[in-house]
Amino acid sequence: MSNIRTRFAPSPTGYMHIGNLRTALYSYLLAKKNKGKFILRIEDTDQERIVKGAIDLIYKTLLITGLKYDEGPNIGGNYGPYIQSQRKEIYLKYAKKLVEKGGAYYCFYPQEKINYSKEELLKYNENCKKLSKNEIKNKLDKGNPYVIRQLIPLNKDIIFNDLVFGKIKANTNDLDEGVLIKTNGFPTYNFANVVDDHLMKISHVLRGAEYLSSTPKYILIYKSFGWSIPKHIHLPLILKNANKKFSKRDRDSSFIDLLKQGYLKEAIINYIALLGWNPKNEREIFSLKELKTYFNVAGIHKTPAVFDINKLNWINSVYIKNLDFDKFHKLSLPYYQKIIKKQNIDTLSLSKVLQTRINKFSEIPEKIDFLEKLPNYKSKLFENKKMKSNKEISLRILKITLCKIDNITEWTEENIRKYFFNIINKEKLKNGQVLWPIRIALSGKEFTPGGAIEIAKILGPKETKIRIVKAINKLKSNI
RNA sequence: GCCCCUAUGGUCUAGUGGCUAGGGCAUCAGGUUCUCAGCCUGAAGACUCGGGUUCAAUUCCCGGUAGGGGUACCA
Repeated sequence: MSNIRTRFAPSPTGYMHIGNLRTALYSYLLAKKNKGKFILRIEDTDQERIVKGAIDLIYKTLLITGLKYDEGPNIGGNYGPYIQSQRKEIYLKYAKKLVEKGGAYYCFYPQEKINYSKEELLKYNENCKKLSKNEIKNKLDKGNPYVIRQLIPLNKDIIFNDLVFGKIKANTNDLDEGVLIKTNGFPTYNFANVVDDHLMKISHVLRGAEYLSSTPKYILIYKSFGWSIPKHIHLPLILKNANKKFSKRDRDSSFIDLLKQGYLKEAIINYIALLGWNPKNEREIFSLKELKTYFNVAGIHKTPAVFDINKLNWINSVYIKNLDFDKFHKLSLPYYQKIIKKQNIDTLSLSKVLQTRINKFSEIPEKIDFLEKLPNYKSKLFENKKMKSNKEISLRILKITLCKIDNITEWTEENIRKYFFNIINKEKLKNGQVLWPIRIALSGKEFTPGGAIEIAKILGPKETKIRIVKAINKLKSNI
């Protein structure tokens, strides 16, 4: 297929949540897979709902994720996105054309908002339709406020084929004659999306399934204009809770927030790609580049998906493990700041220990808090049946360890290992009987990332000695 | 209320008119390791219900139920 053109058309009304992002991703992938064009269109026709900063969030998200749009109006030599509020006149022009073609009608209201009941409104609208051309012209000339409403024929079946949901049938009797142009001259989504998709030669419309039931109305508009109808691809919704009880709030996991929580953008993209699409094989890890070749519409399904943080964690951990060590270290560094201020630790060794142990970067501080400050642990921690460790052995081992620790001339992992294993061999003890008490002495915690050797290396000789001394005192006084 | 859509383990999903219904995450157990993580092995866990059609339905049809969406001068 050639000449594929897709668009991502968000409203700048708040956060860019993962449902939005996924629509952008799929639209991008479909275009790029076919060497087509991907377009960004900001749908800001409801000026009241615009949220400050929301547009920037959209740009930022697309920039970070690498979903680059291909064309748009010329802005100082560069192209920008299409922005509907800047195209206001275009929609009005086409709406008037639609009136001429019999697909819409003027309706004049005494004021902007009216409190009619639904029945009264319908009656009122029927009267609008009866207005003669002259009456309409007079009112328009007088500057009476008006809207343009869609004219919907009676009892006709509208059928279209959605590429995901299949054949969708609707009867026009169930369709409302919605407002196309508001009193303030702005179009509604219901009109602007049709005009723009046509003008921008969009071949495939990808959008959330919440538009499925209003699509027949759009089909009617295309037909009234005599325009060709793009292919429709409606995407299942993403829910965000386990027990399926759905609430609006559960829908807004924002991309930027996930980044802040320490998820990698590649992992987020990979995860949401899988949330509603599958490659028909058992592969789960895809880069954006790989998605471009493997993505296809046939793999999109229709059932809503629950956002599963566990799976994201897992995918993120896979990406973290696959990171070049240097990259991982660089990304981890900010999370060490608090500790670096108080302890002179070996951060490279720390990163080495952490890379296989975190799902996301924000887990780092709690995992390494013991480095900053030795917790106030109980000597009971030295007792461990499985390790065959008890307070007595621990005290003896720690004394021995402290005794000749200054013989380690160069504080390398290898030298520390040699030193500790020397003790193990000399004392004819199990590894754990020596290494367990040392690790406890150095960390004060039952579980730590890395073992005694790694932690000693990270802490450095001075702090290692201090902590062993503390442990010895603790054991002596049995607290 | 009316209209539309959907229904495979907790979750993401594959799949089929006849198979022990496959995989990932999560959970649990065992192994490895100085703890944890990792890695390896294993376990538990699903076709929404009722009626058809059929020799045979998780799969096809109808209905119920449940969930979701729409029903705005929001998108």
